[in-house]
Amino acid sequence: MKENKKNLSGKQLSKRNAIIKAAIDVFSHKGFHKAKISHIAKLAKVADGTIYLYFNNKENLLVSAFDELTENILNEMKNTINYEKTALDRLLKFFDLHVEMFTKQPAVVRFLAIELRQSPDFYEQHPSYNPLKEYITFIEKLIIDTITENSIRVVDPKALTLIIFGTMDFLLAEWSTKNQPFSLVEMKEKIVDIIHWGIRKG
Amino acid sequence: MKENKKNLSGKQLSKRNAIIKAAIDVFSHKGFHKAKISHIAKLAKVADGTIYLYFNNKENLLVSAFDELTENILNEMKNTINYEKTALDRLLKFFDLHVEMFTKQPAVVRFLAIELRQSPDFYEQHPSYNPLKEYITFIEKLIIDTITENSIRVVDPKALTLIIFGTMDFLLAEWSTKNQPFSLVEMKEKIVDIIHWGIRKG
Amino acid sequence: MKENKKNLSGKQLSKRNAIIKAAIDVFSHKGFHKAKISHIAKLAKVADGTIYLYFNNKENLLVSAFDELTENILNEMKNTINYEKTALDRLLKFFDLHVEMFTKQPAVVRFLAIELRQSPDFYEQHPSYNPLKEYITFIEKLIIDTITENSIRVVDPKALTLIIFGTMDFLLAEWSTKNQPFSLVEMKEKIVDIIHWGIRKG
Amino acid sequence: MKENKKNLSGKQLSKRNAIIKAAIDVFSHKGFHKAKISHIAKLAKVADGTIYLYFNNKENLLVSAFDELTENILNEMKNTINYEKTALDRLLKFFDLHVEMFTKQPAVVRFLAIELRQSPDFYEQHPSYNPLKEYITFIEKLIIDTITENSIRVVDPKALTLIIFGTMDFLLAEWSTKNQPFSLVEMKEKIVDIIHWGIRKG
DNA sequence: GATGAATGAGTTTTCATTCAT
DNA sequence: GATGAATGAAAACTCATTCAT
Repeated sequence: MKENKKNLSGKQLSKRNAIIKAAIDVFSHKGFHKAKISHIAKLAKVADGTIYLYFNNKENLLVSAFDELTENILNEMKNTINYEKTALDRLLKFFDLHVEMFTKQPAVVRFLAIELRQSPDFYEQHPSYNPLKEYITFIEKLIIDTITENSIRVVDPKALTLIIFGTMDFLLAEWSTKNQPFSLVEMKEKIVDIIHWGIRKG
Repeated sequence: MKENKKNLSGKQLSKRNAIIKAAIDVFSHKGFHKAKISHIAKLAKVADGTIYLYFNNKENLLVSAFDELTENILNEMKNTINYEKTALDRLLKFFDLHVEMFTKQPAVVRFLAIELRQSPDFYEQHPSYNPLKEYITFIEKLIIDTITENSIRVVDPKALTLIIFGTMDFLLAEWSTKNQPFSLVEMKEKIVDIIHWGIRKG
Repeated sequence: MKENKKNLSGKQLSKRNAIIKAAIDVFSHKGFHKAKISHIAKLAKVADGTIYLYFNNKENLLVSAFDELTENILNEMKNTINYEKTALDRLLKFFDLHVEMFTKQPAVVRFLAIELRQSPDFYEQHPSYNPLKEYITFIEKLIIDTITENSIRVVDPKALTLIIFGTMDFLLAEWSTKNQPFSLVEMKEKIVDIIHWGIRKG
Repeated sequence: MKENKKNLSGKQLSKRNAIIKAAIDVFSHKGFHKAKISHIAKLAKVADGTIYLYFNNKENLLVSAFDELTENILNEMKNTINYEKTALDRLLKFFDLHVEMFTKQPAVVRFLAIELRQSPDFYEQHPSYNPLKEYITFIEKLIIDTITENSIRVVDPKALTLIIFGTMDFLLAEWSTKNQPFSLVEMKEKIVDIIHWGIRKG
């Protein structure tokens, strides 16, 4: 049951989802170490022990929450940007969506911004754990498409990915930890302007 | 005595520095919560209790270490870039130095990457905690100078700061947590090329 | 229903027996406290809750299993030794059978060895719990018969019982916990020789 | 500190001894699993955490207590029986002392009788753990001496050891768990009579 | 001032038992 | 009657912090 969520009944699945949702909420406010299982259980309206029917331990709950969250977000984004015709539009739309989605769900942005940075020891012990890999891979693919369709000049896709993701990530972290000190949408547009200018065709 | 390091004798000062150095080392490897005071004490070759003669508590040690670290780094950088003649050169040099310095001191880059992101609760409990504030302010000032000297087009300094710092931060994080998967210097130059292009005069 | 197994249908009885059998197996490997109800249930191929339809709680399951086990063993032994003509032969045969039976069922000897020794608190809470009482009483009766028929000299039956049972118990415990470090049958015969010599007619 | 008690100061040593004493007391009354560390700590008048300065964990505390107890008892016995002239007298004296010592310290006999029987899994995981090994080896040596000095007939020393230790062990277990249902000293003499008779020279 | 032994609050996790289906 | 998901009480253990030496 813990290894696979496919075998769960509808009722169990909704219970599992309630736990994941509560976990994201608590982890994002408290951080992993200060988050208490009993707090998550209370929010999810289950007993403490119930969490252990669905997840092996606290760390596994964090990882599962992270994985499902990024998977869901990415799927939703992919669906939305497909309405754009050119690869460049899709890339720009992706930037918009990233900011928009996280504006609507502040807990989520906190969760991703804070918990992304685990201790180096954590990464050494879990070499395969790469929560944002798909997300970043997807950005890179968008960039390659944009170059291929000749909308922007030829740049190193990895370098551009680092700029785009790093900037978005830091933008949202600053905005949320400093209590929204600037207009997120305006700032985003100024950033896009600079980056876009940096990659436009000569 | 704990609030102020000015009254300390030479011997005490070197003890305090040993503790800070050990703290950065341990925090950067373990993260704040998994770091043990006893481990820091052992590395600094002092007794556990001695740490509490210099710092109020573990959190205070983290904040102090962070502050002194960024202050030192910043001072060193300021000295070095002053040899550059134009503001633009100083900005570009700053980027170079940031990457170079952290390549030489991997623990430091880890430390910044980890400790930069505390939980919202942490920020609420430490309203004055504003890590990197001076660092970021300095970047912003460099940018304003560069615009003023007319070396680049007029962009929002805050926006460009977010791009520069966010990208540098993520670049170093990816490079260190993924075990140096690319040449740091080459990647840096590709990134600088894109950003520079994005802000060059039309 | 829990107190009495007489009202059970055939199907229920076989389910109850499966639980008892599984309980002996698990208790004998894990000891009482480390044995899990869920493990016993799995072995018996019933649901965890089903066990509570037949037994009040874990402790009651232990006591019931113990009682039935010794009862069954004792009945079987009584039947077998009745073929012996003299009381002395029956006593000697009993010793043989004890060793033989437990060689064939190692789980059972472990079970007896472990469960025989509960903590004083356990005995205080279960004043009626007197494991092996019938078994030991039976040995004592055999001894009395043997004295009565004048096959051995007059000794205190209780004392001889302690020797016989204590020796058998420790012999089997040493043999099983130390991984059969000696030939059980040969050792048994050497022991019988000594004890027999100690009680033979002067 | 945990590996070696030789480096401890006098004060620490007395604290360690207080913990061991309290542990024997609590383990012997409650058994290992129902014994609470907090209870042992309270009895020893130390904080819960202090126990972990001297022992790695609960199991290690049990093993340490067991080892030191048997070592102390054995040493005391060796000293005392050395006043006896013949090996046979030493063997008989040993039997006396065993019963006498445990009569004076009921908690100790409960501890040895109950905790000796760990679960088979415990022995599998700790193959080297053989708490009574020295004790039993010593009995065997006494027996060999007795045979050598020609005081008793030639019997298998291992077989006689099993009889002597098994009987003593069970005698004391019955006596203590059944609330002293007979005179221990009288029963002991009846037992010695039988065993002695069984091994006397023909 | 420096030490490090001692403290004890705090939290994850297990598992016997229950009860809705 | 049978099931097994859910419950929640209970306890070992850790580690920041204190304070007697």
